[in-house]
Order: sequence, then structure tokens, then C-alpha cells
Amino acid sequence: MTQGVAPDARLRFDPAGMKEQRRSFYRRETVAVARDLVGSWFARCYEGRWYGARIVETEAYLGAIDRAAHTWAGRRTRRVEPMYMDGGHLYVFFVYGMHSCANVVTRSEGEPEAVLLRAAEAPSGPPKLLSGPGRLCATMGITVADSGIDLLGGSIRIFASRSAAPTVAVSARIGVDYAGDARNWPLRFYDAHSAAVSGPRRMRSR
DNA sequence: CACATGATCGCCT
DNA sequence: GGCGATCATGTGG
Repeated sequence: MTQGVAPDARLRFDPAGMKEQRRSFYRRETVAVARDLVGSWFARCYEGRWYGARIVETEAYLGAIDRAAHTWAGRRTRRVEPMYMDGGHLYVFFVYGMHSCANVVTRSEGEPEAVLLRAAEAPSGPPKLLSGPGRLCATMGITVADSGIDLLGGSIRIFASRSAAPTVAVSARIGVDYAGDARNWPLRFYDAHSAAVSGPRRMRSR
């Protein structure tokens, strides 16, 4: 059964032997999940073949207390409903009239926190192929039709790192200048040595 | 390299 | 009616 938009062929890989992240991984503190997702693999099965990339950049969004989050002040609309699901679900939103962004829901049901997947490294191809949340979704073929799906056991999954743990750097998040004090919170995590990271590689000066 | 801008539309006020 | 968890392209230094 074929479903959704085809992923880029350069993402073909073999997940044999890789271990899927478990529910307990996602239910932890959002900051811990965001940090530990750097190095994990974001993968999708399409027409019986696996496609995926190694995550190199993430951002944590902390629910009601976080002005940059879609669930700030307890907002609960149809769009953000997946953020209220149990940890380990996918939340995808559409922004700027043309881009989709993929998030991993964290914590437990009723706690609307999530981790934005900002960049990943393809098994082959140019380093910028999945650099930035919009490009990551476009290249993986992820759309809002995928919002709310379970990441465990389905056609979109996350596997634990299969190499040594990366050196993870921290900075403020990107594109949230409207968010008051929250704009400076150190909630962006990235592989300090990856060429696929988007945006600046240091903390904003103010 | 650092900005600046247009594209394009669903969502929220 | 305004604007955004972005990107590609353009200008200037």
C-alpha cells in the first residue's frame, strides 16, 4: 500500500539491527529528549523500502510556559492537538504558506511539549539536503497528513544512534524573536561537527 | 559574510 | 486582517 509523498531516493538506507527508541525515551524531560535525538535516525518506510537520515539539530518547545510554543498559555486547537498526545507521536504543522515542520511529542498525555527536528544528514548527497525544518520535511516527504501518528511500530520511526555519541552544542532557538524572554532560552541542540546544521553555530549575543 | 525581501496560506484574534 | 518554529534569491561590504 502506497501512501503520501515519496522521500528522496538519496535517503535509502538499511535499518537492520538498529534499535527503535521506546516510549519511555520520549516520555522524559523535553530538553533531555531534544539532546538525545541528536545522533538518532529519523526514518520512513515507503513502498516497502526504508529511507532516513541522522538527526543533527533539534529544538525543545516547553508547552504552556513557553511563549514560542504553539501550546503557549494552554492553547489547544485542532492543529496542535497532537502535542497533547502521549510521548512518541508526531506533530507536523504548516507555516509560511509553503513549509511543513516535523516535531516529536514528548512527556505524557496532556503535557503539550515537543522537539522540532531542524536538520539531518542524509546517508549520501549534499550536506544541505535536509538542513532546516522545511527542507527536512520536503526531502523526507513528510506533510501535515502525518501529524498525530504514532512513531512506534509504524511507517515513520526513530532509531537510536548507531555511532559514537556526538558532541552536542547548545544555543538559543531560531526564528522565535517574537517570544519575549523565551527567545533567549538555550533550547537548541546540534552536532558541533556536522556540516548539515542550519543557521548560526553560536549563542546569540543579546 | 550580513541583512532584506517576496512567496503563499492556514491559523488565530 | 495580520503574521508565522522558512527558504531562495538578491544586494552590498
